[in-house]
Amino acid sequence: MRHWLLKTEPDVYSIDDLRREGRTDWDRIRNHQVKLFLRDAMATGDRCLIYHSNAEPTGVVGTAVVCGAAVPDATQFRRGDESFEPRATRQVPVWWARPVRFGSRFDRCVELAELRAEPRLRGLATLKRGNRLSVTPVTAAEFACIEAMGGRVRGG
DNA sequence: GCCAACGTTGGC
DNA sequence: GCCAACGTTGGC
Repeated sequence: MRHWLLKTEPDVYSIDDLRREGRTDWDRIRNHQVKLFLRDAMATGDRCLIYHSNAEPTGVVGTAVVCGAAVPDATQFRRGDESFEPRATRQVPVWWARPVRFGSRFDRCVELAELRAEPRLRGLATLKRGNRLSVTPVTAAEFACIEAMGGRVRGG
């Protein structure tokens, strides 16, 4: 099983939105490296940290679980939508999405400054200078560390 | 709102 | 294929 960190802007889609809806397609990804993570590298059952970016505060606020196979990102076919992709066809989609379900909401936000201050998270991809990927792999140890910092040793 | 970092676009 | 211009991300 792999582990991931998914960034989202809470003004657009928050951990509370995911908790309310139960599941969602993680879509509107318009970066090819992230597309490959979503489409090819993720597997059902993989656990994900949910990170709120462009927020107050920024940090990890909970978890989700990959709950199905990759699907064509439906937003690429919506003419007029900001995520519309004119190069895409139903036969040959350009962008892909992944269904995820709500996992847990942390008791508190594990803030960016805490992540940076934790020696065990020195290798965390999302902390590296210049990183802009909205989906990054994390190790099982990093996942467990952050989950414990959030006050949830186990999901749920 | 600022700006560093990086990806994408498009002229050549 | 190069690279300048432009757009986006995301912390601050």
